[in-house]
Amino acid sequence: MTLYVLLGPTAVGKTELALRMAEQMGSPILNCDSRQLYRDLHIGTAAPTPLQLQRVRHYFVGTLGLHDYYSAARYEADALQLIRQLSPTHPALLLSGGSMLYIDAVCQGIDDIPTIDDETRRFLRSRYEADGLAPLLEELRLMDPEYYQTVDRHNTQRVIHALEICYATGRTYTSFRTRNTQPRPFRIVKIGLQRPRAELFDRINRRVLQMMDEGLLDEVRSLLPHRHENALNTVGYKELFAYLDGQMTLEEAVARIQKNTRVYAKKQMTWFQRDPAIHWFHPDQEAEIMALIRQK
RNA sequence: GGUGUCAUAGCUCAGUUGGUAGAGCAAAGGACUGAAAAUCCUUGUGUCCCCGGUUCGAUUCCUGGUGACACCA
Repeated sequence: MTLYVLLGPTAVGKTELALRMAEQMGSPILNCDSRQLYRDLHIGTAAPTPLQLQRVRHYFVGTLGLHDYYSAARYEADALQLIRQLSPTHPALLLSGGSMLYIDAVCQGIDDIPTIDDETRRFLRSRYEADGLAPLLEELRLMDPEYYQTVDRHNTQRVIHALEICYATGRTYTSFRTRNTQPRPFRIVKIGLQRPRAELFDRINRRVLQMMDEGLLDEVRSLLPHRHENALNTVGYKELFAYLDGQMTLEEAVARIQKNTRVYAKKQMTWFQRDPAIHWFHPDQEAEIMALIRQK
């Protein structure tokens, strides 16, 4: 079995090409987009439309509620289980999406680090809110000096997470971080989509305007009661919450969504550039891509 | 046509009592292992509109020009 991974920055044109590849391969689409996983985020995540969902069977689209806990490690487990289940009847499967960490989790594996219980989580969260990061950093220095040396000490999320591990397990965070690549019982072929930056940014800017036309503001308004869920800490949603709070005009909010989407795309490209295994194509090179998946 | 104000980074502007300049936004580069569309780090030399003058030295002061805006005809 070969797992084809279609990846690339947001708005590059993955969704449409994935449909045609899947049809050609006789594969369902295993979505690999950390936000399209959520049932209630449609317009703002450019999730596949009902029509597109009819064309090809999709997995991992709209499977989560906004309150559900999820992570790259869970995605790895879910995706591997599904691949195991489908591979006897499918010589090729298609995974498509732009969530870098999720892709790597499936292709290379992610270290087996325990999930933190709510109590520990709340404990450290409240300490951070009360006293700031400095005392927590000092504790990390004592509890996991090795990680303390390498961690970005301005990055609150990382510092707190490492401490959570120390508290919850009585072991250092470092001891869980083997960073080994896991062997997979299938071949992996990564296909990256790329466009010249001006072209990509133009598509992003236009897609955001199109989302507004499609009713993104109403979608966001309907999600207001859940605004503090992590799932809604997402480009397209957080900016419109700020608008609804009166913190900026609608025009400013839209411009910010465009900008933050561009920044996100750049972040994705930076990440993907490091991976020498990716075969890069312009989305218009469909014939070449189809030839590649036929030949392998 | 006259008078006045303005002209500085891609944009909006600040500033230099004369010693060639800095904010916000935009933009660029990077990190990344259970929140990842998250979180975090780094990056500002530009004919200071143009020609002259004064001066050791002008983006800054002065004459003239050009352009924008406002008011008056």
